[in-house]
Amino acid sequence: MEKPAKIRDVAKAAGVSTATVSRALSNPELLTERTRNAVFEAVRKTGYRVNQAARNLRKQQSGAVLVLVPDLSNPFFSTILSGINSKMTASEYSVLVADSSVPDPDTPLSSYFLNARVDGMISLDGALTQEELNGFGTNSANRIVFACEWVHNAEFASVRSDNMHGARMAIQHLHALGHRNIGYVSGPSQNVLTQVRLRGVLEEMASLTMAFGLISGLREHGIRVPDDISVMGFDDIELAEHFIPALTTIKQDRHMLGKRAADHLLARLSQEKQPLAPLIELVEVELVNRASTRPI
Amino acid sequence: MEKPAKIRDVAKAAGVSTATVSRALSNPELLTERTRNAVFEAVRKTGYRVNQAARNLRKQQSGAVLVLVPDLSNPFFSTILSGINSKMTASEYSVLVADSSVPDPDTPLSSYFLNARVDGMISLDGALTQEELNGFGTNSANRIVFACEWVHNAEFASVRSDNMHGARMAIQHLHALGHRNIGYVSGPSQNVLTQVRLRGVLEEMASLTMAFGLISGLREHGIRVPDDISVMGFDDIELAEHFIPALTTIKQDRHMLGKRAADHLLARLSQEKQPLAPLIELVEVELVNRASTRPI
DNA sequence: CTGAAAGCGCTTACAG
DNA sequence: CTGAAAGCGCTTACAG
Repeated sequence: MEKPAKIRDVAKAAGVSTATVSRALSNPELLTERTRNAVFEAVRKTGYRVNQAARNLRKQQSGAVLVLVPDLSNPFFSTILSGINSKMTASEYSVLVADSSVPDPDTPLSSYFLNARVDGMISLDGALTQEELNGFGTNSANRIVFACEWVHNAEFASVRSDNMHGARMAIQHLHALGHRNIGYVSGPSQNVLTQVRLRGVLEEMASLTMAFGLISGLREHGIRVPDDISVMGFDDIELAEHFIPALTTIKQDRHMLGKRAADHLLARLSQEKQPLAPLIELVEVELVNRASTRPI
Repeated sequence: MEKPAKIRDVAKAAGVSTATVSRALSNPELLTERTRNAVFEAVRKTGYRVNQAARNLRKQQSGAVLVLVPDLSNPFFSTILSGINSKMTASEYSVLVADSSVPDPDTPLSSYFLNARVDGMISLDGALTQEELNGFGTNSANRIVFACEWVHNAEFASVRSDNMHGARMAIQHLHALGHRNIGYVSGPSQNVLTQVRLRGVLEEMASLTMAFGLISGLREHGIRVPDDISVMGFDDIELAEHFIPALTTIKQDRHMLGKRAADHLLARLSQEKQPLAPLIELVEVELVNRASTRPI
């Protein structure tokens, strides 16, 4: 049950100063090979591990980023989180999560920044109020990136699916099958009310569930899919292919949404001197043809 | 673009020492009402927020817990994560996530502890090796709790579903419907090989997917569910009820698994002097009767 | 190339 | 009840 070694223990063991130990770890090229090796040997012997809390305090950083997820239990969002995490794992940042659906009056979101717990944030939640956004302070545009959802305030970077292209592909697909009467069952548009509805839809497992629900509903009324009517969804959650009939969908690459958002945040955190231009990146979508659509 | 206020700024504004400010924030009952109010007023005036990194360093803690998830994009696990998060939000701990499926040779899991980045861990991953477990150090039994999965090493607390009871309920249900020929399609058992398989199954969306796949397969061979055969699943992922036919399942309360695991970890972190007895908590499961089973 | 010293922003014995 | 002082474990100008 020994106390963990600190930098002073290593310095003593190597016969150098703590400054030299610190340099061996962070800027080894500054030292002679001889000194460097002596430090490494001492590190090995003492089992020294740097204390991140101390390093962070001294460097005035937190070494963590926050990912704000509207609902952690919803695979639609957690797949994006997964993409974010895969990029962050390879960086020096830890990933901290918060769930907008879990109210916490004691710790408003901004406290993560104000209390120096995170250096930046990726938000999958586009329903942040202007007041909340103001709470992040003046430099927030360099520290916050939106993924999938976004806020209308244009100063924040965001990564989104190419929804427009997806919609076009869907229509073209149905048109090519000979369909001329095409309905669109949806909620989202541009105003705030429907934004809230969009939110609800996503929380109910994205629009695919609407397709599932639609098919079930049609079925109960004796209308068969795809014999009597073709149905397709937007989003390709994992079970779309197991559904009967397997659902034709426009597939969003949610993992990629997360990865690209992480890339942007990392880039911004590493060069936060001059404000970066706002940015909207579109991620390609894809049509996956299955059994729920067929020629007329 | 002002510098954020530090405790010294508040002390100056209130005409007291930094010690008094600190006490006003952490142990207000130690101060006279007059002093306390003066500090609160100064806090308000300066917009002071405590710097968590500094506090943590001084208190020799990290203020964060790690949740190790086998696959973040899998809703089976992220629902447990959601339960954990809901409890942690109300605590003083932040939730940090790691994904076992994202390899990171540079930062082994133990580095989260050894580098003082977390105070404890909840692992949803039962496939940790003994070597990895050793890396957490001698006090790890008080700092690690398993949820859903677990390791055979008995020194760690774990929270699990009552799988035995679930299996019994399933058999009783089918039996009561008149079924006498009952098959069991599964992987998991107690040895290491099948543990690995279990892992794979979970990553493929838990055993429910097996039920879905089974039904699809039966269907392709002209066998109808439930007309010719009844099928039921274990786990109740969100789409079980949207599947056609809606699937009868033994439902695991994954959210509860997470919440209980969080409770245990918080309890252990708050009293880590004497080693706690290891513990296995079983969480109740429930039979959800839907359309995929029917009387013979 | 290396070291002595200051300091990141807090908390907590210790003393009064 | 309150303050002066030490110290958590690092990093980084500064000086040589």
